[in-house]
Amino acid sequence: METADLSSALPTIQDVARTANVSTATVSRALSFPDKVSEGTRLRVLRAVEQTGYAVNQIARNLRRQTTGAIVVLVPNLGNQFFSMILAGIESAASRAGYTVLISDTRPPAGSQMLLDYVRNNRADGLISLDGALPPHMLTTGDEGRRRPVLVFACEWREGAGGPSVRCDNAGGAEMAVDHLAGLGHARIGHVTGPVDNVLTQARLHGFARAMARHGLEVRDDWLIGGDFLLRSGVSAAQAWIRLNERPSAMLLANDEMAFGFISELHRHGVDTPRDISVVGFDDIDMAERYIPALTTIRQPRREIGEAAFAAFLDAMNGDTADSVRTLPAALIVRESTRAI
Amino acid sequence: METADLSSALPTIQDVARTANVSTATVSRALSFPDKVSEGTRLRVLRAVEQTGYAVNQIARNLRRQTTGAIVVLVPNLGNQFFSMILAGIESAASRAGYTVLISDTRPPAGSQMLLDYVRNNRADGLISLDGALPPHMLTTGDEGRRRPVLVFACEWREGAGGPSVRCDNAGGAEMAVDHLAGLGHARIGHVTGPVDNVLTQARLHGFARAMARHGLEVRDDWLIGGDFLLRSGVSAAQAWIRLNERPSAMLLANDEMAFGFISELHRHGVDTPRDISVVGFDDIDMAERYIPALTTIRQPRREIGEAAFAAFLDAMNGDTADSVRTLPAALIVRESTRAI
DNA sequence: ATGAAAGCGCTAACAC
DNA sequence: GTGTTAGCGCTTTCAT
Repeated sequence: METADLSSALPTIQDVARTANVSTATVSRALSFPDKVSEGTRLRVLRAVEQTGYAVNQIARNLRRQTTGAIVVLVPNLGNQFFSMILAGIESAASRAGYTVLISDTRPPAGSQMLLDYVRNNRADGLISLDGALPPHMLTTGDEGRRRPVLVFACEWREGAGGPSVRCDNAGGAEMAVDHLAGLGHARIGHVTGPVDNVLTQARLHGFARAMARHGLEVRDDWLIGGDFLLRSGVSAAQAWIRLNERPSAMLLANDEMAFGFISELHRHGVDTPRDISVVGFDDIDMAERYIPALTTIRQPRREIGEAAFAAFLDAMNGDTADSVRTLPAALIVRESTRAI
Repeated sequence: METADLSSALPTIQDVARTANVSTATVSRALSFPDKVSEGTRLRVLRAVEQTGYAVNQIARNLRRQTTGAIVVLVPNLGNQFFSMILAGIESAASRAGYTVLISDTRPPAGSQMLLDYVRNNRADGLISLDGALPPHMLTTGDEGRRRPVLVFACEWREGAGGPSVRCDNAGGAEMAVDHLAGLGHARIGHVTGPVDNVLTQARLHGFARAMARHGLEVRDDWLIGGDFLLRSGVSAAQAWIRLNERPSAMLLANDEMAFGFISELHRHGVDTPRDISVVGFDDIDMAERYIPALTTIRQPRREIGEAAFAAFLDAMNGDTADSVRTLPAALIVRESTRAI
């Protein structure tokens, strides 16, 4: 009964082997491939594992197997609730497949660098990026024959980067928003965009412009206000809106967070939504339903995007080289922040 | 120039050694302890590293060093923006110290299990839990002589668990809220709590009761409404409030999210905040300033909590066994959701 | 200042 | 079905 293990060292496979009176190889097999070992041996090993309190040292296993069972997810902004829902989807699919999900915020100071090293060092098998603006060196073919890690883009992507990618129909979503507004009788419609270099900005702007054209409405430059997806840029956009000589009667904001900042700042200046202006957001984060007024918005199938992203990751791991782009449908959710003119 | 590496294998320290015409030991030293190696050798090694595109294989290094430079953070709910700010604090302190931060949501389905295994398997040096309700087996002295991993609690904690811990003054914060409300002339004050088994619930309730007593006000059982920190439980609380025969004129909600749900649902029933009721939240997440009405709340020093938590982790790693409890001050932020009766 | 060599804990051929 | 053995890539004595 005395295992003479009074040290603080963890038990190793050796300890188990000794206790069970078998070789380390057998212990390894008993744990990884139970059927490749006789009933009796298996039981003896399992008991020895109990006794010693053994747990596989994954580091050693990974060093040997050259695989990790871990996946890194790069998130542009953990503070945005939208992303946490995507994560939930990824995590549920990943845990079903026995994968561990490592999450990292790509904003400074940590930036993505350390987690990228994780992948480079084989501490993770690949990554899913929710950030389309990855440092370019991640996307090179790999210096000098190095294997390129599995990289899946979700939500955002990188133009021309190839590889698997999952997203919602951003242009289509923006079109729905405009259709809704136009249907309500709005003819003067503006748009607060995301950062200029963001792919979502371009996709949503494109859908916006296309729908406007379809309705014979003019896209005015001064009604296109630059934002950055953060609350405070919605505030700035409201200030810009107020300074306008001719004002749009309806605005599409490129995400919900900005919409909240926008509505809030207008409110402080006595401009009421939806009485004085109709506002549409994008994402449908939880708060959208509970803002005052409740926000009309474009819903992204967040959970599905997450799950599809992980599925794409698995495919890629299994050598499916296909540069598959999955586009999931967006949906218009009508609430109180929009009304007929 | 031709390194004959057309395979997909990553360059190893061997490749660098060969290229630089030194031993692997020297490469290792040149990289880890530059001054233990001659100028010329160092340069040669560095050049070889460039040429080969070598990066240390952390797995192998960890196996050898028996340490990882990674830390796991357990988050009860990534969807709550409050936690992402704590994370920002942890990450900035951690990256300064060369640590990688691994984040995991403790909610099902992934649960905390897989990441806990991370620690058990020496894939991470320890963990910071923002969740006080950890599975008990994490807190045992460790089966059979196994070393107990470093565990720091931040925000939440576990009663009687010992170990380092960082939090804000929850009771004091709740007291401030009551003082504010009482100062505004409110005598009928209710409280929407967190989950019954949560330590924050108890701490804040305690502060609430203490301040009420100080002001000679009655804590009525039917004015204590149970919540769970989620938006929708604020909605339920509002419905409960509406059903009350005698209603409080002011409510303290145990966090901001619930406050939003509460105000929103009251609004739908024609009850205006702050005209008909004053509401105070807790946390001061970004949205608090931009809700309509802007939310009076108790601010937690989120970034400091995160940074202090990592500092406590480092201390513990260095053997400072002290069961230190750091309590950071909370602050009342007065906005529009409260007003004199 | 540098090299040789012994592992860290595990797994996968390959024998038997 | 089980054991032997040779590493995975790195660091670190111990020599020189």
